[in-house]
Amino acid sequence: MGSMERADAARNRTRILEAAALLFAQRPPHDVTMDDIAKAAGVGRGTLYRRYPDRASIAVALLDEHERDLQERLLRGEPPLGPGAPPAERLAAFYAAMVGLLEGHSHLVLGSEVGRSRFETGAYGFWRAHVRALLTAAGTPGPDALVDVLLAPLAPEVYLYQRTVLGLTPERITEALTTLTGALRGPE
Amino acid sequence: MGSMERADAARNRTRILEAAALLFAQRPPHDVTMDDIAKAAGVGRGTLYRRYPDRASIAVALLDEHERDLQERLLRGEPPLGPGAPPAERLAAFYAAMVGLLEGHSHLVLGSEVGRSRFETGAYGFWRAHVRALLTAAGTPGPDALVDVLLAPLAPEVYLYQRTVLGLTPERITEALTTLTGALRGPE
DNA sequence: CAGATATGTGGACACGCTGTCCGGATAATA
DNA sequence: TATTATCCGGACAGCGTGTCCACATATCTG
Repeated sequence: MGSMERADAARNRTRILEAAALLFAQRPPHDVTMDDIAKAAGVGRGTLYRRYPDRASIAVALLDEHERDLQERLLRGEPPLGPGAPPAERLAAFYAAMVGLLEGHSHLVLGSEVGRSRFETGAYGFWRAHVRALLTAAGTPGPDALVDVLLAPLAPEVYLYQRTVLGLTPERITEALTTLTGALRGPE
Repeated sequence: MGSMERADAARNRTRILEAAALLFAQRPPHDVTMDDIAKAAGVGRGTLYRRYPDRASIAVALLDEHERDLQERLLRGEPPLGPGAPPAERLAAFYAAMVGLLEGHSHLVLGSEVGRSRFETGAYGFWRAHVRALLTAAGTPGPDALVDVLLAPLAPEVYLYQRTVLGLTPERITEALTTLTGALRGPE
């Protein structure tokens, strides 16, 4: 059984990931070509494509651990992020945590959406299920339409625009997002 | 002075616009190549590139009149869309109007963002200024961060996802957006 | 109504990126 | 050390983009 990874393959995988992380941090994802990553990692094109069929899968791999960490805290962590607090407070905590994640890795989130739609990623499904559960718990009417509305401001393009072009601080953005938790009460 | 457009040039321009409108309605914008448009319009590549340097500019040209119409109604139309109504009602009316525009032309809006960022388009600046003025009029604290948060759900990807994948009706989406107008009151 | 001129036209061209493929190299195993 | 399965990496073809220039044609002039 080939369940054991060969030593040189493992070495190359870490090289690829490190090189990609560096490149994604330097320029916008679309300007990073597969060739660039292969060159920077000191690896041939074929080797790169064997493991990662496109840029998005590399960004996803880089992003994976950070997202899993937050997902774990949402499911089983301390309140108000985890279970136990009122829905509105949990939503506010979720927003704050997502701002933290975007602050550190927005370029990766952006990179993970190259080519495919933001909504097709597994992570979006998780965030969606979480917020939808909060809406249901709060008794908000018509949660299905509201979920994506509440999630939309967390798109990496929006966050990067607010941070880079407008020069807003993460605190200000979190504050604005917190305003949305009022929507849990439903319209007047 | 050559301010007069030559007859054959005008004819070709309408041909290009008609062909492009048809193609954009049929398939996702990224799958429509400049070559496709040129072929469908019965025009050479050079002719196409002379007028429109990329797909986005064609979509913008197609979208222009619809956007101008809404912008005109926002500035000088009847309340609650135009001036005169309370900010929260004007925001709700704006949302409803944008849903109407997206319902008819979301593929064009999507096409107009190919390559460039959504925020770089002139239209976004207009929507942004309008909503910001409403927030200021309502005395909402920190309008600069909130504007883009309130505009984010109007991204064409979000709307198309809600309509196509989730199968939501325009009415349900408008309803969910209306919920956001509560944010004008600021956090509790 | 010709001739002159400016403008528009359309296809050929070079470039860059993508994704695949296969001969050679190398690690794992006996 | 010999064998074998796996991995590596560069070459290759296909596609889309954007540019360029010889030719065609509308518009202007005498």
